[in-house]
Amino acid sequence: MTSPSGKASIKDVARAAGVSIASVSRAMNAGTGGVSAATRAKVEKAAAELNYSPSWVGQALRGQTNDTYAMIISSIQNNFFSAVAWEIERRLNDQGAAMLLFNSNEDPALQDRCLREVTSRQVAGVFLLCAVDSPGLTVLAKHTSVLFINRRVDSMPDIPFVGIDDRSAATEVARAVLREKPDRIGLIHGPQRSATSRVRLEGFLSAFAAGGRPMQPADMVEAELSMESGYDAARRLFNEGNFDALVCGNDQIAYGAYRRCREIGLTIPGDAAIYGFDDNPLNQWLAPWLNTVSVPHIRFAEEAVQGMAMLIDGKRPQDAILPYDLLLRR
Amino acid sequence: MTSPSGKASIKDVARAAGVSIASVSRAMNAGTGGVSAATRAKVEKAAAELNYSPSWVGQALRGQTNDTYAMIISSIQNNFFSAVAWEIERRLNDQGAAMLLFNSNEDPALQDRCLREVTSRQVAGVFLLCAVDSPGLTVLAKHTSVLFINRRVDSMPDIPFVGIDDRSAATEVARAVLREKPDRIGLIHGPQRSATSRVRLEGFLSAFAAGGRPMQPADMVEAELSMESGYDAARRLFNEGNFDALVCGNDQIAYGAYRRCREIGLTIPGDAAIYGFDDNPLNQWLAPWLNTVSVPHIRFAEEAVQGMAMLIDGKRPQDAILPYDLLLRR
DNA sequence: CTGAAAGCGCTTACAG
DNA sequence: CTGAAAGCGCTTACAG
Repeated sequence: MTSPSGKASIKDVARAAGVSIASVSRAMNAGTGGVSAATRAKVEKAAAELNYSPSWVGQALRGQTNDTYAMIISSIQNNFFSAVAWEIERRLNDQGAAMLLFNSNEDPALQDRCLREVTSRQVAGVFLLCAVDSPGLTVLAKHTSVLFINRRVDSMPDIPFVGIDDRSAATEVARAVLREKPDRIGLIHGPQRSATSRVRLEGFLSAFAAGGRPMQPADMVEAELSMESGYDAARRLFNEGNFDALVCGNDQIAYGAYRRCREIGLTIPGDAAIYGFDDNPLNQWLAPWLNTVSVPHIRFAEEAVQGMAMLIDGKRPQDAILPYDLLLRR
Repeated sequence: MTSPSGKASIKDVARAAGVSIASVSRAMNAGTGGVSAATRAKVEKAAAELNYSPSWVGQALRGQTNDTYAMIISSIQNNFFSAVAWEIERRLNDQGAAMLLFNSNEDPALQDRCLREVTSRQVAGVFLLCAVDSPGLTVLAKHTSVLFINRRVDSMPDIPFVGIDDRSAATEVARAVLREKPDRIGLIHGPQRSATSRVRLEGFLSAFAAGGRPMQPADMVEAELSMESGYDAARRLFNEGNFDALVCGNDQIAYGAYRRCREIGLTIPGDAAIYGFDDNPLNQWLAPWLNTVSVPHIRFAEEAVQGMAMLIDGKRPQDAILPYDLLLRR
């Protein structure tokens, strides 16, 4: 009955059960040393009455707990990212661990703030879903298990990576575009600060060139990985003329471009074909017209959780370059 | 140069700077007692060299830190929910606080696990975006600041709430439907375990009855708040006949119904009008055909953060029932 | 201004 | 099996 308002501590339980705090700890944990049945019963009764659960903070300080991971995601608004995050969280939960989720918003300063938060919380490992290069990241990687998902930071080749071969996927997209023999191809690529966007762009450009249709600078424009930015980019592009094939750096950009197409009266996919990247889980519901690259987000989660376990064990997992599928809708 | 691999502690900094740990603490914190310029300089130099940042765990155990909040969200896959979560996180970040995000997946057992996680981490307060009723919730509310967003738990009327008047909004939706004089109206409502879904259903039913078109049981079906479930529900509904107006419990359900409509060859909004609820941020990009209730998610975030601040201060904020907008697309 | 010390909640060698 | 004690990283009265 002690401290009816505040949260009960191990001391309260010990007092109520008439045993030492050491016995309470032993009874609560499978760990070192057993306790007699009588002690266990007393402790369990007291714990139940006081609604006691051990303080994670106390445990963490003691240095034993290592069951918390952090996920830094560039944008929670992107359903592809949030699907990966959720699949990872589910798996961690299943093994009794917890995940803290932070948004970096593609901003190095904000990412560093997240990382500081993460560091001070002594997490066991950090998943970075679309990292940006930032000073704090280099420091973090020195004393924490870190894993890149979907995007790596070029200056940190030692950090394990889970993703696809974006260059080859982009090449395949470009070839599929060429097979349709469009009159004019527009390209809205992602920000070149992102290694993934950069590699995708290389794939697009080289395949178009190889197919005898090198991209014209006037037909290309850069966008952030958002619907808003894709919309703006499409607006600029269509000011230059008409396009019947629009190749986009990811699905979010494609959604934005789609809206602009509608506004200027184009029917999709009748008047123009739009190509994205990721296969956002929304597509099957809301964007059946979108051609895209199906990135295996469930396998991303599996590989990431597995790779992290290896890292925690002190081993360096292989980079996982997973298979993708080209999804052409017609 | 101590412990080059592990994270530097306050002791390492004190040793490197040649001062006591108390002085390090004072130099790092604005709090009690200043330090001389000389001491501060030494500490800052040492801290920078060792890349020291105070351990949140140590601070939390000491009982001072209270800058962490938790958000329990029912599904990260719903863009409306994730938009609210992100707006709240941004605001907390701006005031130097952090937010931990957990998924309950509408599962009481999983929600309780999240809550246990939350409790043991000594968070300052918990935002519940679409809570379910669970034993742990009642306990948590006794010693932690808790706030409901978008959905309340009926058995806990004392917990502050941020939301809209769902009954009245549903009534307006139903009236708008009737104005179009559809041949046959189908209704796919949300799960009745959710107070919000229940109240919306009441609004729909009473307005239809008042308008002289009481709903027939065969024209109604219940769904979970997901696209998958909305799709299934629509399939069942269309097995019963044809509908040219489909009223859905939320936008996710509406997306699922939309897919089913496409599959059976219906043009939206030509052959049938679909009505949702929430105005998911995606709509403007991907679902311009959807009629819906625009729920002010930014204001949800503002009110929630403000209300939480009051709770922390020991005051009980008023429930915030915010204005909504009917969005009719034609 | 500064340092030694207490104490937050825990776990685990160490004695008994 | 059990308890007293040390110590994880911090902050803050308490002396000086």
